[in-house]
Amino acid sequence: MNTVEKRPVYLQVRDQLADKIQSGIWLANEKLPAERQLSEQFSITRVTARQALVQLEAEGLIFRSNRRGWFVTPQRINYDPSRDIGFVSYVEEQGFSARTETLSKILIEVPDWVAEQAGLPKGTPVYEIFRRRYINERPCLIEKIYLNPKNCPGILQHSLDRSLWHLLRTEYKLDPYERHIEIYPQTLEARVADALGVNTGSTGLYIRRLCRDQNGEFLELDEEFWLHNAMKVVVSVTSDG
Amino acid sequence: MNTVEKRPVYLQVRDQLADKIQSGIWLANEKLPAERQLSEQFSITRVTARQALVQLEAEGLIFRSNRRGWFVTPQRINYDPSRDIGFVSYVEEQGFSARTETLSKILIEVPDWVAEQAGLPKGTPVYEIFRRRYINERPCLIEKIYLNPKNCPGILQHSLDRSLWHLLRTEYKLDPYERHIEIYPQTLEARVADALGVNTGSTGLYIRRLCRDQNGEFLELDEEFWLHNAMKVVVSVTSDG
DNA sequence: TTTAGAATCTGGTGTATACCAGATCGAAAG
DNA sequence: CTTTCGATCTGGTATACACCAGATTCTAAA
Repeated sequence: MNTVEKRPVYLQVRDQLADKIQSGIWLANEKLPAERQLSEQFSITRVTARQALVQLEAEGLIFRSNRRGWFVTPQRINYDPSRDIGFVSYVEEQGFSARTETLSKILIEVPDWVAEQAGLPKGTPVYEIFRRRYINERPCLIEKIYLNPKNCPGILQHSLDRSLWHLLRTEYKLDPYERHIEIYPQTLEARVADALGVNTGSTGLYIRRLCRDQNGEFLELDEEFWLHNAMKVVVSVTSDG
Repeated sequence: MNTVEKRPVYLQVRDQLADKIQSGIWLANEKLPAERQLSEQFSITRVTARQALVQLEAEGLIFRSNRRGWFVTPQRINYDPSRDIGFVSYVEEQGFSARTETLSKILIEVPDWVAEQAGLPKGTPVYEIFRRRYINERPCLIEKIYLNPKNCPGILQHSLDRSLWHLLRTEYKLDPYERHIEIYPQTLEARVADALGVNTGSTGLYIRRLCRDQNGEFLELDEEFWLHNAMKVVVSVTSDG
């Protein structure tokens, strides 16, 4: 590589790779050349090539699939956590395909931290649901859902691979009134990372949503662990006095 | 280091360092031992020590200050982008000190992408304001603000080191009705990273807020570039029909 | 006492090399 | 045609070393 430039070599490599992506020479989901090939092409070490790749990963331009290689990240989808109507249709409106897979659904005693958030007595039974959601067949988020059985008894009997809130509205006449949302970047813990097929410790976006009805009663607590490059949070807030 | 464990060495080191932080042995803003010291203590290479440090950085537990060392990240503050009343007082309520610094304020022709977002004709004049905000004297975010001069003529004459919206409300009788908010993780570009004293390409959280009045007229467009570990977005949304 | 400059400490970048383990793919066996 | 298993490709982890440049600190000169 050119060593006359002051810009570090790994960033020069980054630039050239980024260019191939942004100019459309490499398309979404396309596989990049192997690290060893890149290091040869650019006359650098594999270590340096990796530095460039990790940089591009942090920027969200590429992602890795465990020991399979590096791939071009597809476009971010928009996501509005304040709306709970049809994730699938919402995504499809944006020209992508979407799919939900239920990983587990059980009745448990409420975890302490959930009890505290929801204002439930310790040890209350709650439904716990794990789901994985795909966009264009790429697993993009893991969802943990806690529901108050008092409001939706027997909901675990239903298929939960479709819109949960559609079910809650039509079958149980539930309607969220207030939503408390928290969002922050955080690395993905081992189990979540595994379930998404990425490396433990890779960065993600954490979203928590707490829904209550008009009486302030707890309806749902939802935790989402997103790939950091898969989406963009979009919220509209009107007035508020 | 122990090589009997299957867990990679750099993660074992990570665990031990994380433990010192979480158990409170190392306090917020405290400096960690130098990389060369750590590598000696743990009998590993400096490269491996760095792997552990970078991991902890990604998790938000530590941060680096350019060539000065690694430090323990202080607690995240809560931040509600849907409210525009007193960032400083909002932060102080949480027990931290806060400060705003105006980096520049000028009148320019509206950038094309801003015009598109705001629904302004190309070439319209707008105010552009750059600010840097500190929490406990640590620079945590850079803010770019675009204002419609039609609504707040001469605002650049005022000091902008205090609440902008307090000024807009009291002096110009402006009141935001609708806010369109976008949030996503992204690496910090060079200028922003420099202004925050971190490395170019380190991860950040991007927040864009577009405010309109009741007539749907453009009031303000605000872009914020946050350190990814400095805060937690907290929004409450009530009803929405 | 103050200040300019050198020595030193710290992270930033880069080379060269090695071995491991999961993923993949093709060839041989059923 | 399907299955099995080994060869091979790919990234993951780790060592050892070297030099650079900004930040800090110490020292000696003004």
